[in-house]
Amino acid sequence: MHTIKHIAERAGVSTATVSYVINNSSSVTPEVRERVLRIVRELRFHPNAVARGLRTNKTRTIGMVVPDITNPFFPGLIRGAEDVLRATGYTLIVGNSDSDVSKEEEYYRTFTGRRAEGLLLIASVSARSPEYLQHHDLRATPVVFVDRHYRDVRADVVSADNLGGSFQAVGHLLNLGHQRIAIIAGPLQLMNARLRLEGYKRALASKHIEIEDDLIREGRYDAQSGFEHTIALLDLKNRPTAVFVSNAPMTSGCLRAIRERHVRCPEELALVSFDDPEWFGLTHPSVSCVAQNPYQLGAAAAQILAKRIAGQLTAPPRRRVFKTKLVIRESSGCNIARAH
Amino acid sequence: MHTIKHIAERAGVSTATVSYVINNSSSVTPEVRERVLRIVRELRFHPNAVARGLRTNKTRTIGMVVPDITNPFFPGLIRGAEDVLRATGYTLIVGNSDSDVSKEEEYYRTFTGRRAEGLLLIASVSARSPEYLQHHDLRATPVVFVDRHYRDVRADVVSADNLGGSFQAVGHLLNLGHQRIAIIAGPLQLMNARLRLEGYKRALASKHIEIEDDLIREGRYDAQSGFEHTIALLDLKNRPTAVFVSNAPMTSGCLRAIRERHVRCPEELALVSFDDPEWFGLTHPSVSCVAQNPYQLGAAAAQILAKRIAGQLTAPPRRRVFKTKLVIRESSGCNIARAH
DNA sequence: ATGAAAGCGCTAACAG
DNA sequence: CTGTTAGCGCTTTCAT
Repeated sequence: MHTIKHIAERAGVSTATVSYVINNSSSVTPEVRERVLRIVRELRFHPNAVARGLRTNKTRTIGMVVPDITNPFFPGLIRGAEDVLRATGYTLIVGNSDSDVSKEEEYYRTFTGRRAEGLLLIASVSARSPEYLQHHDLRATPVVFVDRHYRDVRADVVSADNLGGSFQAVGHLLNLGHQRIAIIAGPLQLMNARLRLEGYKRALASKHIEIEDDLIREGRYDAQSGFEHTIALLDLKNRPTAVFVSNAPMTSGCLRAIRERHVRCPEELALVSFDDPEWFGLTHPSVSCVAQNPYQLGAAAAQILAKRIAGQLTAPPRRRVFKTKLVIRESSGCNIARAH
Repeated sequence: MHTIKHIAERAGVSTATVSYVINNSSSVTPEVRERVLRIVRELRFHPNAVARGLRTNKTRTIGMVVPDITNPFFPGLIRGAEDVLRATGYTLIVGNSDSDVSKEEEYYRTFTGRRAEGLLLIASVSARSPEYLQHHDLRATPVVFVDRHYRDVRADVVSADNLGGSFQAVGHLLNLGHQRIAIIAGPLQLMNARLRLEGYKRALASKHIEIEDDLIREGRYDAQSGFEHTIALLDLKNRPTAVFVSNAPMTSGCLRAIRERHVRCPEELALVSFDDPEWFGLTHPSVSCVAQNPYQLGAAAAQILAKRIAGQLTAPPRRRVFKTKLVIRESSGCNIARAH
């Protein structure tokens, strides 16, 4: 592997000059410049980013912690962030926390140890930020939370309108005449799960419908818990006529339960989900849902982070909330969808 | 941000001693050791991995280029690789190439510039390796190909049995009595797409069925091309009675076409797919397929790469092929599945 | 057992 | 316009 020194020797100039040329950081005579560049090409020289990072204290690296890349919501987020960061010259490093704070911290250490210039975080727990973050210097290394945040950290937040979205979803079921509507919520220590539950409650309250504890189930945002809670709901003496499921993996479990129990959907149990993976249009019945745009969220978060790092954004951190969209398909039993 | 120097001053020792302590690289008196560690904790010192990387020439970084993290096959691969690499102390950096060689090269440059110690590559084009790889020093920075490889690069390859898998899939359709079986293949410059096509051809040949060019369609591995080619097949005067679709996104497009055209599946058109995303069990009809285990592939590739880097594996590179599994559901129209 | 010092590859004053 | 030089934070010989 060649160094700037080899190039300098072959070109008969100093290492400084080579540096000037490859960085365009100082004017250099055209002839010298050409000579240097020729050698650079001949030797296929590519500057050592590690040395550069040490010297300039700019690693052009962003760290991102997501719960689990295997859940199709997150790749969209990552892609959005990656695409804007790449265009800005940054490299994105991603780690999976499995929503486990200790893994989250582990990746935090890895990223800060590598002197990432900024962090994109999807929080694991909501109650309060973990110890490690309380010692984090937000001005030295800006943080933008995506999708889920810690309320006590004064950092930018980008998310979909979780509360409004679930209000929309449950409102849709209410408009169709349902009175006994259940919710399979996410883990309630997660901010977005709480907000989705709150939207559910407010929608019911808006129609003066009493909240029944039996109809509120706390899942783990995975398929298995979606399956189990659906079974539990179907086993209730006084079954709900509709259910709002808080994310896509739980909906996959819910559909499996509906199949296994031979329950007719939407006739016996109507279903609306949060999130809109591609396959929601292909199931039987196809799944009505409230869609958020993960790519957009990731891109927006990256944009804000890049500006914070560049010092182009010095205003106090704020929350940016993106509208959700109600997508009506078959599972909610809406006439409009049936008409198709 | 503190440095080893700060720690040394406060502890009244030299920077060398601090280094010995945090690396356990030389014996240090217990008292001194404790004093240093106390300061390290008090100041929350975390060594600068960039400086360390420059000095030791070990960055503990692996670069991985995948086509598109948004295709659910790849997150599994990444997760498998990440989990084993993390356990080995490596950090994984991932980039999306969109199967575009120039983006692939861009990430290659980024990763080598950052002095990644090894590379996990999912090749974009098969015919011949791109220019940049031909100048790559495989001994300096080992490469393991996953899923798709370049035939002219002497590196390890980990993949599912693409040929055998599609032979299995098409064989299943043949056993069900189908004679006119179409294939929606992937881009034929990709190694795995070719192998899957080859498996199709051999399966037909094994039953002495003639290959019809009309029934071989080359898609782009995305939903849209799966949709278009299905429509084209349905528009044939002499329709196939079954189709083998080479990956999951194209199958999603295929199902959409089947719905829109109100074709009964499997009665009018039986379907078997390659890959097995979770939602294949939830569609109508549920999708029969040949499953590969992406997590396993990623983990195996990472294992091999780690050994190559550590110098524990010096045997000539070899191909490791993992068995696929036929998963019979409704779309193939098999009696066994119907019986459920 | 510990410290002095060199140096990884690069950038950035500063001088000329 | 170009070269000299210091030094980013760390590891690692080599002394002591």
